[in-house]
Amino acid sequence: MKTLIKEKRNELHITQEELSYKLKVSRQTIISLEKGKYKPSLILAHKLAQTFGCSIEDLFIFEGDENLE
Amino acid sequence: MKTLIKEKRNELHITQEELSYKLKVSRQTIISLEKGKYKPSLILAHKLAQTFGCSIEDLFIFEGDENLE
DNA sequence: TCCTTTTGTCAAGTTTACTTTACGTTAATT
DNA sequence: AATTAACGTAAAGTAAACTTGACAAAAGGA
Repeated sequence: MKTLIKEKRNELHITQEELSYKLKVSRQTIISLEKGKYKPSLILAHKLAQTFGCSIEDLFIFEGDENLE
Repeated sequence: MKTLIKEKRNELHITQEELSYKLKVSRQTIISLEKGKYKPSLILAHKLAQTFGCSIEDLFIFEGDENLE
């Protein structure tokens, strides 16, 4: 799974700290998500998409290994 | 957060067991999700939406308490 | 009524998202 | 060169998603 969090955040010109404050998560969480260290919960994915004004499917690109069959 | 998993599953006329097999999760997971015991991971939400031929946002209804501000 | 399928409960364990703290690195500015 | 803002790493802990297994309650048809 690929994510566009970093790109979208840069488009808004906000820092990791500002984003983490807005979403009420730690800055470490933002760092880890941008680096692909782990995957966000559904709720956090939704908040991120909402912040960036896009859909969850726009923000996260699900690849083959996560598809069915 | 509300979910339409049970309704969508019934539309497809498949059992919890068939769905859990398709998604490679335990039947207990499906039960718990339908009953709202906990929220799915992003990947599982994606697989569910894919199975039902809809978007994540169509399958899960995010309510006020999960919105920003 | 009996049998089977489907749905549900309970509990204990594993994995992973997320937090917190503390410290190191990079890049821009003065 | 020194300071500061932004980004990154590492480690240890907590909370929640998910598993497994065993067993009980509904619901359906024969």
